[in-house]
Amino acid sequence: MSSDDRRLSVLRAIVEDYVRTREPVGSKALVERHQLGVSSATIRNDMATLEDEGLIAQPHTSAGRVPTDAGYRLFVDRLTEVKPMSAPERRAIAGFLAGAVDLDDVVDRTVRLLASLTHQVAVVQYPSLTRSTVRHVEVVAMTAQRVLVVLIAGTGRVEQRVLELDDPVGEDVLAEVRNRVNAESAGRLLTEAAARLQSLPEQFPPEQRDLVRAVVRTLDEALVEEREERVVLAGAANLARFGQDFSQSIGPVLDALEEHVVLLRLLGELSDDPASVAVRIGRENEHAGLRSTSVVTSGYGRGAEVVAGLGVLGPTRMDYPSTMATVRAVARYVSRLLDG
Amino acid sequence: MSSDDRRLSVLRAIVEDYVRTREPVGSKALVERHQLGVSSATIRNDMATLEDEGLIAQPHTSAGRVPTDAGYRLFVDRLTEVKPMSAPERRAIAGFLAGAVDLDDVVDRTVRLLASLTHQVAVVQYPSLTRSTVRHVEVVAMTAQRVLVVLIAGTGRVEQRVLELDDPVGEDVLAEVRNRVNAESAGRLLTEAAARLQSLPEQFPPEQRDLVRAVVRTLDEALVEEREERVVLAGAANLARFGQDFSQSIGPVLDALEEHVVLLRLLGELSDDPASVAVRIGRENEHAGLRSTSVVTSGYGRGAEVVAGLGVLGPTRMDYPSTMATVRAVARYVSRLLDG
DNA sequence: GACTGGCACTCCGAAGGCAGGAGTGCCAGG
DNA sequence: CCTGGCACTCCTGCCTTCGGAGTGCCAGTC
Repeated sequence: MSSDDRRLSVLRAIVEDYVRTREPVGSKALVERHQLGVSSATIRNDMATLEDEGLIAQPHTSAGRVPTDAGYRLFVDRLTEVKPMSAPERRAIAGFLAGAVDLDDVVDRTVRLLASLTHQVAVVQYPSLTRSTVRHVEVVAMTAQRVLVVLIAGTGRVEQRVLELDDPVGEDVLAEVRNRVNAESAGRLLTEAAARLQSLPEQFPPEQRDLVRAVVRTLDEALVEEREERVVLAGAANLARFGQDFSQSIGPVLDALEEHVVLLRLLGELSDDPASVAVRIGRENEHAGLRSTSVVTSGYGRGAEVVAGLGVLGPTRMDYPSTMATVRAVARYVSRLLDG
Repeated sequence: MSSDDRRLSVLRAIVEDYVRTREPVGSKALVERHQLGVSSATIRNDMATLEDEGLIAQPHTSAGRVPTDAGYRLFVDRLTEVKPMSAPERRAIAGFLAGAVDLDDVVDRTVRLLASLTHQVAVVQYPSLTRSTVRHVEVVAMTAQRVLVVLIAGTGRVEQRVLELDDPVGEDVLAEVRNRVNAESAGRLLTEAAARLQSLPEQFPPEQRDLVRAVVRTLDEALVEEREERVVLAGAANLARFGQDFSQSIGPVLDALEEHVVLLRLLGELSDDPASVAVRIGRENEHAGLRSTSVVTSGYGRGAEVVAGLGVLGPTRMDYPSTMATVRAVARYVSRLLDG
């Protein structure tokens, strides 16, 4: 083992011990708990180097060392492989999710599951409309001047709008509109469908164009403009448990959690590979309120296509390997569920 | 002023000072800040009596006094009248709510408004389905064996379910079902509609009864069984600000907030008078996690009919008069909005 | 009988001092 | 390059002290 390698082992040991004990870890305790094969004096030298490299820091002179954000980053990138979950764990996840009856229930169960498995704050995004397909569009008259437009997405999510018309409209016209809209959009990506629908009004006789335009505009709204990406979260109380870990109060964190836009951005910046797990550590988060938290996220979806994200949020001092394993496993099972 | 009256004034002064300063208040400080017209020794005697009556308590010997739950209760019941809001305040509320574009937006804006006006945790319940009416039911085929059932409530809220059938069904049959279902339910209270629908299947030829039963069962689910009363909340970060006020950690409170069932029960126990504001103080709350919080709620609805509740939750040490005024004012404006 | 001034007493909380321990950096030697 | 040893720093916990705020009670006054 070269001395470089040993230094990395020391970093790993510091991270592991600090995560477990929440206390700055010193050279002596380190050699006692890990088989490093060298004396504490040597470790001290290594620690000095690690500190020069900005990977660890001491809260004050003559205290033990604590990993910095950069230290955690290196740990996550190079010192840990995602450990597979045990068979009983997998079965528990699969079993719990399998009981879900509809999309809302899937999301709800997923977020609770994540929170209870990781003991942290869990965030799950509803399958995004923009990246999924149109399964069906329904256009029905409720009264002569009031039309219900329903969009059913490939993910099972349903959006509906009520449309008030200036003039009454007949059922036959409506049926024609319904058929043409479906012909143009069913099975296509939402964005694609929206584009194709733009030219639809021209294909109708002038006196019907107002109606068609209104329907298209409503669908557009539902699809594109107000894409209304919903997120749900659970386990906020876990923040209180880990309260001391945050450099300041948990107030800013709670604030950030309430800003769903912030959460969506966190979940939005995902790679297209559903199997990969992304980690953002401390200052790496743009949002000021989250600069003492880490966020572990993964995409999920149908097959290889990512339609939404999920993840957990906790103190930078978190058990990254097992958190990452859990997030990955849950994302995988949810994807499987959506495929079925 | 009788000595009884003075004792109540003393209680009022203690509550007011304690709410403002967050510190136990002593006899000397009391005579300095309020015009009680007697000496501190007299106040001490009054305080001893109030303590015997269980209205105030001292954290330890030789400390000032703090109101008990019973003390707050008496204060709320007898020592405070709801102060009217100033004209600019009213205008701010009305203006902010008036910008809402749909029901979701109304609820969203309301909860944020409540949180920011009171600096506490705000809770708003979606207009409850059970107490409102059916505006329209839509039954449409998506494919031959997949039917979409949509329920539109009088409040504008929409619930939908997708129904998988064993056998294909024709559009004509579906139209008949749709008409009959609407004839039985449109304009009626949800519970009433649910009751009337029970006998519907028998009115159809035997080969169609399975379909009708399935539709009715689905509607039933949407209406009664899974009445899915939604609540939203905002301002959880305010808990952190007032962290020291809670006897223990804020963890249990956050836990309770996540249990929407608990929140719904809080909002559910309202009088039928939309103008009244209910206050539950400390131990008066059933839920263990909320025993050091107070909850101020009011119903809102269309006209005199209460369809849902809203309110705020904070430490027992809260400014009851202004919180109650705010809750009442917001409830009133939301009701007005729903009426329009 | 109600109120008041005075007084002794209690108790918390801040401030200071002290000892112990954990940890570090550095140095000289293997 | 590693190691043992040593001096030094600084936090932490503990104890003590001290002041202040507040109380309860009592005797005196209106």
